[in-house]
Amino acid sequence: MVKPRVEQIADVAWELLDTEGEPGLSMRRIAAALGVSAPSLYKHVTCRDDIVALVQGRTLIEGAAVMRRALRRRSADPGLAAAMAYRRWALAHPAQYTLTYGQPLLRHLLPPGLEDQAAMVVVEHAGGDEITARLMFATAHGLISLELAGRFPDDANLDAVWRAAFGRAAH
Amino acid sequence: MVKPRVEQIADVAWELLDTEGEPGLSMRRIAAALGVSAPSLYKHVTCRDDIVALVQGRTLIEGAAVMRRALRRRSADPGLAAAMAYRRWALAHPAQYTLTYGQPLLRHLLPPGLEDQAAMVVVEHAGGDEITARLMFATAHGLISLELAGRFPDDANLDAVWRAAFGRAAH
DNA sequence: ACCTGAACACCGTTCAAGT
DNA sequence: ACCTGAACACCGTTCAAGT
Repeated sequence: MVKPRVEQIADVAWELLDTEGEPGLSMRRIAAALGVSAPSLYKHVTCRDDIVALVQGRTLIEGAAVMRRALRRRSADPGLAAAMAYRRWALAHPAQYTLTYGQPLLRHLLPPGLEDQAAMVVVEHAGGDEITARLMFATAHGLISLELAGRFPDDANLDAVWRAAFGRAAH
Repeated sequence: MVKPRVEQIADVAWELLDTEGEPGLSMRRIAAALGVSAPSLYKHVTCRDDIVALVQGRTLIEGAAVMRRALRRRSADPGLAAAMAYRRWALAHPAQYTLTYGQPLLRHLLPPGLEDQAAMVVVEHAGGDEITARLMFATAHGLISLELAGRFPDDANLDAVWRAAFGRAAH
């Protein structure tokens, strides 16, 4: 009833990103956290990118789930609520977010269909309009990545920016 | 009449990013391109971050200049023209763009006022409305970084998305 | 003032060898 | 089937030594 090693590796990788940030995702550190030597990881994973892809997959799935849950809560302004929930979740996992959106997706290492499935939430909420969906996705991503990079002044009213972008009144 | 070494370093760094991408920005490669050993760079620069900051500074200034030039051309839709010119320029220098916007700005190593001066173009074009300026900036950044990361399907009509975001009709 | 080679602590990855 | 230590080619950076 023990988890397969690949899943243990993914778990440890996710935790190391939470605690140590991006440098935590090294073969040697993951191995050390598992009480094993670095080369032995290669029995369960063909290279470091496999591990990056595992993290990217989890990030895509969790992010979509966060939005879906927020939409289901049916608040006064569900779109804004979903955007805000997604923002809060991304800020809580900066290293994972950056690893997933700040560099190319390792598509060939991802379970097929996973990317489309994660994108579905946004497209559905945009009523099937792909242009609107892509614009909403890009706007949220831009705001999050700039906030993560500390790119806005400390006194910037980012809530107001998010409301302007995603609030009911914005359309 | 030779350039100071720091400027030579910045020039070489910029070129290496154009030709080799992000891995090109290594102390050893910059040194080799200058025909010198890596340790000797430390006579002109205190650490690698100094070089990153030099590139970030150039990126901020050039990006702002690109927008300003496009706005001055006074086309039918100057806002859209400026956004498109900025997009085209960013896609032509992906490594520099990522180095400047994909990670924290090294503010303490940047000439004071440079960041604000570069941001001014957008704020001016937004008529001084900071919320709108930040939203436009984030939207453009989000679209560019997702496009650079190959995140949109090949058949995505990105021009239409940019028009929806920045076209005259969008307001 | 400017440069050098050797060295240190890190990477990802390979490989022969052990159980 | 799974793990090991040693090694290789890379990093950024330090330092004693040379001109």
